[in-house]
Amino acid sequence: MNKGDFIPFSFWKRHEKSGKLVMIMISYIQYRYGVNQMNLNQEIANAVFPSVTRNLTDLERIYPARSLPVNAMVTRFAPSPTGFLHTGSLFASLCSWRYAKQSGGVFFCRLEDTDTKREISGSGNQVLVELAKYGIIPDEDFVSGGAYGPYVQSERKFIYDVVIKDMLENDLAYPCFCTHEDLDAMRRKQEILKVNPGYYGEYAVCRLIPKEQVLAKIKNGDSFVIRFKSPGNQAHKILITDLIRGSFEMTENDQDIVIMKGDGLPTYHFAHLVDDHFMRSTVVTRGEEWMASLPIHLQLFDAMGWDRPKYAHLPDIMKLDEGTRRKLSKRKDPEAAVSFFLKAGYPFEGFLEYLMTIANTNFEAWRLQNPEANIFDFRLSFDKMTLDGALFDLEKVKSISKDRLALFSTGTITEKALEWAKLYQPDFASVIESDISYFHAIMAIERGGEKPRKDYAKYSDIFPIIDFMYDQYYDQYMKGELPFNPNLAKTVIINVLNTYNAEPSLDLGESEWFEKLKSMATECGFSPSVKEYKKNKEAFYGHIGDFAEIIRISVSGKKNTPNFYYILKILGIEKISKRINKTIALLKE
RNA sequence: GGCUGGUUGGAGAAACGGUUAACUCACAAGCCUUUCACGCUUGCAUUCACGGGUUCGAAUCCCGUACCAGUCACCA
Repeated sequence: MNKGDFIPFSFWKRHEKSGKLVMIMISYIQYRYGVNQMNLNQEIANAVFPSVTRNLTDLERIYPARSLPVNAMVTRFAPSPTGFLHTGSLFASLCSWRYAKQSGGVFFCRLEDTDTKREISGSGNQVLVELAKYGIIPDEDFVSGGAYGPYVQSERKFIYDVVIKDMLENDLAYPCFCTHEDLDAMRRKQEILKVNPGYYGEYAVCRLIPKEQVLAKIKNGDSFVIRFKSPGNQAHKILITDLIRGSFEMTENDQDIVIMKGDGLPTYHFAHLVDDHFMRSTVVTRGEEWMASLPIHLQLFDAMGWDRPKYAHLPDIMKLDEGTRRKLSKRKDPEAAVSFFLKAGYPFEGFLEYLMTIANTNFEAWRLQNPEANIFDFRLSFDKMTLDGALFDLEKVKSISKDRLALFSTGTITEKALEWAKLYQPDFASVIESDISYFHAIMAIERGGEKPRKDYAKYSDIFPIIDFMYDQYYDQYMKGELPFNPNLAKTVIINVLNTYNAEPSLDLGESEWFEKLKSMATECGFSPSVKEYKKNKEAFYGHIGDFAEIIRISVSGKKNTPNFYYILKILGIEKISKRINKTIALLKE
């Protein structure tokens, strides 16, 4: 007999009915020898995790509940490092981030890198960089850290181990020694018998191995995984509540799912349980492909006696492919990668705006009412979210982007276009930087006011439209065939050019200038009015439009330009004259 | 195959049992216009996947069918 025999021994145990942790006080003797099975569970747990000393209570202390306002949501984005940011992931993180922020809560980002086979190194950071470009900056993440870290799953093993050890001790989990071959054989057998496939009930063979044998196998070094001992029954239905989809019934989970893989890392299901509990997520936003495993997740939370988080299963972004809809695929669809939009220069504001129209069906109506309001003044709601995956519509992205770009001030678009060009089109960037006020003047053309120009849907659209404003690019156009109307004699064209060159009249206001242009047209045998010309085509070489076209081609090398008057004003008389003379020389060759 | 979710025009969608099914994008025609872009006007679902039922009345409620999507791993 020793002293310890009489000292009360206390420990935490889950209450069988309520699932809550309760403190049990028993004598050491009782604890050590009284309950034989418990003793064996303890020994198995110790054999599996000989170096784990912390317990659940320690973890609860290390990761305490967050002190936040009552309705504040804690949401998260949990990408796997298997490539660059997916358009669907941007959508998901936009939603999660907004839900957290608009409720005064926390949005964090955790890297789910437990599948070491599929990992692409470096892609995790890339995701954060691209999110940041859209203004989505997590409060806590795997680069900046936070109080609930580590934010990389492979670094959280010490946490998972504590929980699994606890589960082994409490007979909530057990080691499974089945090999892949065993499992394949079992599946084939189940297929023949036409029963549900999987590891459950009578098929959960390792569940029935006597504990003494289990212990022996572990000590022997046999390889194993840890499975959750599901208390579920296929015959039971459970009620599921999803913030977006509402309530519906599902079959209770009866599968003894793997929670720890052979490599010692957790599976998704288990990592979700542990991470979202100890990181204190309140709302789990994730793709709808997870809906089917919800019974597993709820069961896991219940088994641990932990509060269930709320769930919001977001719709996927779809694509029409040969008549059927399917998820945007990174391999097949360039628009599935966010980098595609970055490279093409779609304004962030426009793209986010498009994503918002998918996120909440009433967003477009709100935008119509509040055309210039900040996009984040709009409050996202769960019940205005579409249930079916929306087909991705690039045309709509363009249209929305045009609207947003048209509303930018000249200073803003100048700055953003330069920022984009520096990254993706250095030639363009150096052109802008060669004379920033010149570029600024070009961007100012018909900007602001009631009906701003909508020439550009993306930054990459700008340069092809205005490149002729720069001599080196203008010269390129002059090397090719000029698109003059072939029905006009060269002498007529030269006459038009000489006439205008003699009197560019740019000191006049726009309408006076245009009147002047009309009188020059008349002088050269062109009708000043299109209607007039249509009545009597034989009397003229063409109309005022044809007249202006000749000068436009000469000065720009192309048939279309933004407002011609402003183009001419920005170019200046000297440059215009030079260009016209050059055209005449070319025509005379 | 089992289970779960979904189905309104080319796309996103509104509609909460009550006359001719909003709105945005796309498309088409016309107007405006020195070009382009913008803008304006008009057109674009005789019908809400299909079949049946309830009702004075159905896209809306009920039943059945079809189709689409997700899921059923030591992947997330």
